[in-house]
Amino acid sequence: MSSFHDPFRAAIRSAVRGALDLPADAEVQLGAPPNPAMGDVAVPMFPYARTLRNAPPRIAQAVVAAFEPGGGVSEATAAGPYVNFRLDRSAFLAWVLETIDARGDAYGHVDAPLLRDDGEQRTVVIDFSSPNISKHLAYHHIRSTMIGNALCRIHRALGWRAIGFNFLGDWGTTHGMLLAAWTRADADLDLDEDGVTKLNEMYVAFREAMKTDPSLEGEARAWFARLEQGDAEARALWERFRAVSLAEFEKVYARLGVTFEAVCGESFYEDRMEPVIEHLSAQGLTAIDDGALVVDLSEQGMPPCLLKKQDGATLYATRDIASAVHRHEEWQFDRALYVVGKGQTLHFKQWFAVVEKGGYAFAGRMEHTAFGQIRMGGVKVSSRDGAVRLHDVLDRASEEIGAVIAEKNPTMSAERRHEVAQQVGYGAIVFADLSRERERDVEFDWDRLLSFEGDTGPYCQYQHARIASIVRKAGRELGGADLSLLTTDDEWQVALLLAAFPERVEKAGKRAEPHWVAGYVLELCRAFSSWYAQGSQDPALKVNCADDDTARARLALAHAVQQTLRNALDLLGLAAPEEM
RNA sequence: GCGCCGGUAGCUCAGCCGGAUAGAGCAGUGGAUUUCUAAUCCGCCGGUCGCAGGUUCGAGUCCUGCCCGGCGUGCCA
Repeated sequence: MSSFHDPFRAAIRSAVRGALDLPADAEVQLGAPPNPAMGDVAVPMFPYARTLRNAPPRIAQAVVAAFEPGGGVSEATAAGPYVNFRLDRSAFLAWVLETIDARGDAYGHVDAPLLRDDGEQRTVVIDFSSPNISKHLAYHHIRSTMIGNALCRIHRALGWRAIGFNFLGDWGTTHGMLLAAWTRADADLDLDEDGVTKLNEMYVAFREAMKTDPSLEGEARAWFARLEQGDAEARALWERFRAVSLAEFEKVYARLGVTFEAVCGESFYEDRMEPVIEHLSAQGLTAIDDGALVVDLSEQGMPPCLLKKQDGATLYATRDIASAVHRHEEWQFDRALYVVGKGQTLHFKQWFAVVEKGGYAFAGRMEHTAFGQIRMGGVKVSSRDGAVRLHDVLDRASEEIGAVIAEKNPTMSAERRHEVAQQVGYGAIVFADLSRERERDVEFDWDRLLSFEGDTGPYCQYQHARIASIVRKAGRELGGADLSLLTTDDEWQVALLLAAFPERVEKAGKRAEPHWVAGYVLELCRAFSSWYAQGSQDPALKVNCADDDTARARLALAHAVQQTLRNALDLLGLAAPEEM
């Protein structure tokens, strides 16, 4: 069920069905002709050749012969096996611009919440970002963080209730190491200032020391055991580390406009795993193998899923299942996305399979929204070795863009410049990440991150600022324009693209691919920019041209582009500055 | 070994579950500006879509085999 009704495309579909005597629900493929001069919407006739026992070019002729203009469709021409339809431009323009104007910030969004059969709003729980405490958010965290953030926004636009879930790594022996390191070091470190850096340095030094002093490992394990047993000292320290880390994360999230509905650590599940194990064991799904508690998955062609180690300690699969149970109890999700690196694909397949075998109500609703890794010099980046801090990347991007603004727009106040530099600098970083297909690995490259020309976030934001400037300078009231004055092909291409937005959002949501929206933004910006540039050749082609009526019509179109651009950028988590 | 992901222009990538002549950006090159913000636009150059078969009216897209790269492959997450 499409969330967005396009009466023009509907008219084309019914024209084809009528001409060929097809059932009312017969599928009619719509596409774009290779060349805009051929028409606006193309329909291939191949699919009907078999049932109609006729050659596609002849079928095309038949459709054209039966076609009568109407419903906003003005013309049908046969081009070999295709029928190309042309739309009534002013009718279409009126419809697109009115729709965008009426929907405003909600253009591209569905107009009503998406409901389940029981009347409740459809809910998606999106697990993203999910860093480990006592370490900085590093550049590579941007992937999960911004893909997840965009998916939350896209789902909301599509009528879902979206729960952003930040699943913190706050448990396990590494945290025992930190406790041990802390108690060995001078314990008067001030964690209020750059505490995460200090914690991380302690951790790294401790690991280094462990190499020469094996007794330290036992010490760390002992500390973790104390933590597990609820020892007051261990607990208090751990909570302090956690709070310091969270405060630090929050600063980065605030810069990027990222929010969560739930922040929950692995520690939260300590007493929620045993019920899961009992549930699975009661159904005879578990077995002891080599001293470990496992669920056999040989039928699924996978290695067994480990629930408990030989020493009885639980594993992350156990935690993930317990957390899924919790998430379902809490929000009754219809879909659950896990925006986690593709290196964990097998892990997700395994515990999804266990959930299925265990007969949980939410089986089959989880998806591993996998993404490729960030590499430096061809090598995978991990937070253990000298990863680049996300803070630093954001700082550098906004500094560099600030210099560009100072150069290109010298009249902007320093204060305003600072603000815009943040928006555009972050835009560069985030867009560089979201414009790629999720599963691709990406090479960390300063030059590419800091380029502001071509297919970049700043390019898109610039187009938006440009339109804002045009609208400001026009000094005209919007509305009531005579849209039949929009006659150029450039204007028409822009209008066609504007109408395509809701469909792109829908696809991006379905496939959990934000880069579909990013690609759309680029397309729209290029189309607008081509149109706009005509004004450099001929003043009569400017938006704010001498003829008042034409200017009003163009202004209406430009304004619709601005609105659509802003909405699309918002879905990606990018700001749309009015000037830059 | 097995599994998953990737291989498209010199480089970085799109290609909307099989549709017409495979598209962008960067780099190179030639143009456009007393700017409705040139962070732009237009032209040119550049592709045996890893290789070989197969399915189909039609394959970058689906199937099989192979090659290259990455990741994963029971007690880390």
